[in-house]
Amino acid sequence: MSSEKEVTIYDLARKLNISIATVSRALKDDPVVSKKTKKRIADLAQEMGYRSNNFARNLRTQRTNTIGVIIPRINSSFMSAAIAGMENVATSEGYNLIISQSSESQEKEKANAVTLFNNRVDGLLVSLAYDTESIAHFEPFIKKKIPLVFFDRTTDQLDGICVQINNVKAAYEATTHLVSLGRRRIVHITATQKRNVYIDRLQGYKQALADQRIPFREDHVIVGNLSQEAGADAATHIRQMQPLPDAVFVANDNCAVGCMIALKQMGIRIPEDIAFVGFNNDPVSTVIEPNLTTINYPGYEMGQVAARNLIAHLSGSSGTSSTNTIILRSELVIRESSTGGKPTP
Amino acid sequence: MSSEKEVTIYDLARKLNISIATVSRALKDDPVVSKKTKKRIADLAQEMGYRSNNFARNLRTQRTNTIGVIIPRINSSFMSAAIAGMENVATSEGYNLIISQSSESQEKEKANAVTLFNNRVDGLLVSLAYDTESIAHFEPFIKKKIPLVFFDRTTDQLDGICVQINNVKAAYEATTHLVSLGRRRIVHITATQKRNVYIDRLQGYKQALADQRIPFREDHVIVGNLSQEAGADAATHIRQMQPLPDAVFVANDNCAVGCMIALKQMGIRIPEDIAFVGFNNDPVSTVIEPNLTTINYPGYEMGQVAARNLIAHLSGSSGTSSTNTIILRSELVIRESSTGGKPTP
DNA sequence: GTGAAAGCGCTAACAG
DNA sequence: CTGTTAGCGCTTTCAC
Repeated sequence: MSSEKEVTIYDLARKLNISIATVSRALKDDPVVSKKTKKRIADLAQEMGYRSNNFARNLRTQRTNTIGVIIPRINSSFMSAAIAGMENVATSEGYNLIISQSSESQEKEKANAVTLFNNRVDGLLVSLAYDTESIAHFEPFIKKKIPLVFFDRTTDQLDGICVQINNVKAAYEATTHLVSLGRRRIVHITATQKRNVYIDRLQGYKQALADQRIPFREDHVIVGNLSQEAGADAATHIRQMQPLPDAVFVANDNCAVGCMIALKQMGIRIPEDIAFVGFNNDPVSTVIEPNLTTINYPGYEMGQVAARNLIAHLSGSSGTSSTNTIILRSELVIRESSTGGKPTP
Repeated sequence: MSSEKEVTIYDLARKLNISIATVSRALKDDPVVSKKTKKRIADLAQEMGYRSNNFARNLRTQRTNTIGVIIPRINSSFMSAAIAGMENVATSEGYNLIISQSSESQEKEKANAVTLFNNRVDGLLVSLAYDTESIAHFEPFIKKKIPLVFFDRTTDQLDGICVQINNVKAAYEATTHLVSLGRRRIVHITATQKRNVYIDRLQGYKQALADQRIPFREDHVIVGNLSQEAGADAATHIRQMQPLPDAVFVANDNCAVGCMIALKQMGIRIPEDIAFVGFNNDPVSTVIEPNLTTINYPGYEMGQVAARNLIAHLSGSSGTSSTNTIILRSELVIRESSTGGKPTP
């Protein structure tokens, strides 16, 4: 069995009676090596099953060709798409991805950051956890000039690229849509105001109300963790409001679904009594009845853009350093949860 | 800014006037080094911001402390849970995970295998793609004695550990459940018979029918890719069957949901006209109306078990080499899609 | 065009 | 308990 020992450039060099330097150069397609020699080396490498040793190379070059990814959870269709997008560009550029989940916890996010730092990733792609407040755990990367790209759940507390949508505008459209259907008592369910996305969505909601001359009411904002259970809890809360709200704008689809299910069980009709708009265009939005009106935005593309920008910084000559933000488009997808019926006065 | 140069064990040794060997040992908590020296070294390392260089270590030890993961898709709650389980044990054992998606394609799976092989992962955790037939792309790992653990979608064509549930039994229970409710014309929707899980589920279905003296009908088996769309297609197919089937057992929840939605649109009542049982206990099963009866099995635990076994092989003294299979329990979760009404004769 | 040689930072004999 | 030393496989000057 010849497959026991790894073959190295020394083996190739010996067999061909040339120096390892030439082999090394040939393998990197260095133009200084003659075409003929290159061919001979490539052929032999192929034949002997040579594979380059990344550690040795990394040790020399001080780079890993690895990109770290920290995301809250992997089991959303949005994140899955985003990761597929990252993988797509990373692979084609010769980078590997190390993916880790923060499970929406700042502590886990911190631990992941340390691990990735120690693994010397060349760059980092991050979508922040719900409860992350301090972003001090990213300081070491900044100090070492390891580029950081935030996507979706971003921050402006740090020097780094951000890839996101215009959440203010999206929320503004969602809310305006509800108003245009005659709704006036619109509840907003969101998460704690630590993440840009929730801050912005609330702002868009407020602004839409203001523009429609509907007074903003603090008690129409319900804050939770946006889980399906949180949606159910919110339903109980909504049920007790006097008068009953006639619409709900939720900052994510899952929570919207939890809330809709609970309300339906209480005998409240959707959208006749209460219209719904969610956020994310998760597949579940077309399973719930009535189908959920929501905001769609491109996960795959966001992943691609984030990765592409990171890699550009990696290979690029230092490049643009100051914070710049890339905005992708989003759109309102109208379904029956908002338009399926006329409101009861 | 002192953060430019990496500090190495040489720096520590020099400052402390001891040898690098001692530093190296102390850093690994080798019992042979005195407590006092260890403390001094640890303190200085901390102070100087020392971090170990994995490449150098890997280059020496020929190990990466990295485990490769190849899965069909990351965006199912089952996979997300499984990965969380793997991360849990991997992290606590000092291993990193490199996760890659095959997107249910053999080609992508192959490419991923090559990449991970070249990255010299210490071991591999795999759940096979739908259409993978040849598993030749795992040969290099076998040859190099890199341990392989298959989970959920496993294979017996290769020497490796398998972690899975008893799919025959689970399908048997699902089918028997439908029969016990008075159903006789039970359709089974599944994927191509390349993966153990689908082969086994079909077998369990057949066996249950046989035990209940219900003749098996080839035309009651619908093969597709188990996507939501495939479910909708199957619905059209089912609609045309004479007489109309009175139950459907689907090999996954997503497809079941697609089928249910389509049938409902055709005016078929669930479960009165057709009862449904799915597989996986995906969150969507409690969103669809009526809620879907399904098979639940522990993703998180499966991930843990798979990772734990892989790591045992890694650290263990060669260990058990022959194929062994670990079976986790699963259970039928009964909901309204099967029991919600009496069948119309 | 090609070769010689010096490390990259760490581990693991082996020798005290 | 601690130190010396020889590499792990590769890249990269600097020569020729």
